[in-house]
Amino acid sequence: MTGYRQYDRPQKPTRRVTISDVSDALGLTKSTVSRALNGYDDIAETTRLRVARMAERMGYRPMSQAQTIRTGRARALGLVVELSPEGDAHRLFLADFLAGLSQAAGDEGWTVTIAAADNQAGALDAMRALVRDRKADGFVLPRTLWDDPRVALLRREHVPFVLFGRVRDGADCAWHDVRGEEAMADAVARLVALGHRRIGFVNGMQHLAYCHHRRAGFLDGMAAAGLAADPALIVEGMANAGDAARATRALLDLPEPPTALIYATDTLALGAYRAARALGLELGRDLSVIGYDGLPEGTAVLPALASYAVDFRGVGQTLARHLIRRIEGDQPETLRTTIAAVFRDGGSIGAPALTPPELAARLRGRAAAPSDHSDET
Amino acid sequence: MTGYRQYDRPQKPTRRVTISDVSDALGLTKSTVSRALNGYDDIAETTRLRVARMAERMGYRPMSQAQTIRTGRARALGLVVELSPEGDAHRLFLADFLAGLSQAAGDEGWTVTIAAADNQAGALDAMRALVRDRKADGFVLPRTLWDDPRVALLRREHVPFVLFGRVRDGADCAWHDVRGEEAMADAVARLVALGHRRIGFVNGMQHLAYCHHRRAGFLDGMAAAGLAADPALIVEGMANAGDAARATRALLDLPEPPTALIYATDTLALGAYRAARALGLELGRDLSVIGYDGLPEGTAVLPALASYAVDFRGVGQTLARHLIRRIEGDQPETLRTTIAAVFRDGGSIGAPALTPPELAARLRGRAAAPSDHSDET
DNA sequence: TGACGCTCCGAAACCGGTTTCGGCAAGGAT
DNA sequence: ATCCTTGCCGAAACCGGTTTCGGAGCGTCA
Repeated sequence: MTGYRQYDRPQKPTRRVTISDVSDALGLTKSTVSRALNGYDDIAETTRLRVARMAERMGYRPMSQAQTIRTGRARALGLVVELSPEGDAHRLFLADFLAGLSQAAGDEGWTVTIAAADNQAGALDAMRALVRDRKADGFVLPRTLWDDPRVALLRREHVPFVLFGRVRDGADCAWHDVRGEEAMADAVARLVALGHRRIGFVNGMQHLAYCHHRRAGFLDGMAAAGLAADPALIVEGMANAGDAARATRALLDLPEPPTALIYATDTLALGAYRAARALGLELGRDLSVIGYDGLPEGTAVLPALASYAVDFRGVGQTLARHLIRRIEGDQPETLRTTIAAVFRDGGSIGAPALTPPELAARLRGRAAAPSDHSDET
Repeated sequence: MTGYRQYDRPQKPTRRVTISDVSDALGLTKSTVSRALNGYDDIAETTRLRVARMAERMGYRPMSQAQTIRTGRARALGLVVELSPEGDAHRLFLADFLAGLSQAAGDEGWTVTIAAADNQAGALDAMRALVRDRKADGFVLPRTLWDDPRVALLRREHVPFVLFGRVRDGADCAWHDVRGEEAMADAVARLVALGHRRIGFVNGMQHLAYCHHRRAGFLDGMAAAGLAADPALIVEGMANAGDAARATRALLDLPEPPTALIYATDTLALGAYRAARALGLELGRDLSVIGYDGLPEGTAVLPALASYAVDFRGVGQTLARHLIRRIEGDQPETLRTTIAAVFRDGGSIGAPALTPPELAARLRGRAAAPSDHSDET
């Protein structure tokens, strides 16, 4: 008679208004009401209006779970966050991104269900489980890889998805992305306008999709400025601030060091602060540094990091709307948008105080950096 | 005949195994199978085993939405993130926290549904909407306030919830928390052991629950060390790193400045780095600083920030399990646990190189700090 | 006037579960 | 041998929706 678990039911008092309540109030059957609300074309326009008004008046809201068991649709967007042990992957933008997602989804009566995975395989399993259990009708894919196995999986299983980023093979893909290439090119232009000629670029890990666009933007910017991009000044594959700090140091150790450095992300750019401090360089004078993402961390340092701010919340909103359209059958080609990052000025860039040879001489003068916390090699 | 929206159904090929499939395979009715799986006591033990085995073998997984419409339970934990315009609220720990939540929930077949709100009223509305629409059976409340209106609401509506933190009136509340008071007391002890006597405390915004415990821990630690806590060295109500930087500077401007400062959070402690840099102080020598939370940001600065690391992922896991138990009827008194934060050493603390008077003299010597980026007042 | 087609709605099955109720069979007490 | 429990399971209603099917009512045209 009784289950093995005791549930108390607090929801009794607030009985929901069901579709039958609406149909009874109108003297119609619930099937008619259902079809009226769902836009079937065998319902008279006057009836549709009557139903809509009464439903509104009575505060009727269909119970999505009941719809799901018949339609197979859960009205839920899936998001699988992959937390690598290194962490720091989604950490800095997830909150805003998620807020945008769930807000835009909620506005259309959809929800966001999330799952966590420790690695790539786990993420794929999690997605499979979510569609199998009807917990998600499609997926938002953040941190897209240039060749993304999630895309391969979802494409094969015919599960709708939308990318935050642009991958190598974008066939059948819907996406929304920030034009990082544009920002990088603009960064070059700004630095050139300040008088810099020897400009380096510190990129992220190459399997990430954005690295390709940002590198391309940097190269375009250099070409547009009539400057030759020295391959020695382009560093690839940096995973975190520590990597970037070491790379920065190596770049400054070159015979002809750069006077300005562009970083693919703010996290990497913050590594430059460590390197500059260890070497006794003043950012914005001895070395100009510019980042990308517009993280709050960049405004808490001195001098403030010049960067390109990304509206992660807005990105989340757009992606949610795209995915809903995609799930409802819109073609992916119609769901491909990009947006610009907005430049945020900071003291980390300025006119070069030294020429590359002067800079090199000054750095040689210091020899081994006499910092007593010298773990930033 | 046809809806106004064209849905293609990719899920056709993978037909789920239903409860009827299981009952047919066993020659039982689905009602018997249902009761067997749900532990009703009018099912023979042998039958229960047969059913369990067959369900397992056939890979049967009940469709949660179908259960929901009859039971009223969604097997879903609610999380409403409140993103104040100042931002930075959940931002730095949400990813790990959420990963822990959804992982522990997923292990028991539950999901996490999240919603976003811009302010407190919006958060309350969001929670009401989630229970009304059966999208959540209960809530995890992060960033608890000392007097939390969410608690009042949920208590009144008899909706289960669990706190990350301990509030003033904990009646009917289940919680899991990190013993911040213990960490603060330990911080005092460590600093005293290093030779510090004049120790200050920079606290967060007083409406946050944790501020009360951490302040109490600081005071306990001072008392345990036999030191009188100078009220002039205790600062309350800091919202961010900028606030903390200003507060730090003000503390150092005192006639008898502290040689060590304890911050209620790492975010605040990082403000000390700005102040120290502007004043030309070397952390770990001229001024010792210790934080709390163990954020990765603290290891990226020089010297590394000594802190107390919180396992946010673990906290999320425990909270998820607590909330599930609570929803299933366990009494709140049985669901109250705490865990220790673990000390993470860093170069930001050390034996005091100067006495308070010496420190004051040195700071007076600098007069107005000759930093050319002097926006850190 | 009758056959036909179209518009619009009701009746009922259905989705995948849960829960109530009733009854059969075995066992014990009288 | 009868009655009364007790253990155990089937039948059917139910949850809140969606979808199929059929047919009533009406206008049109031969």
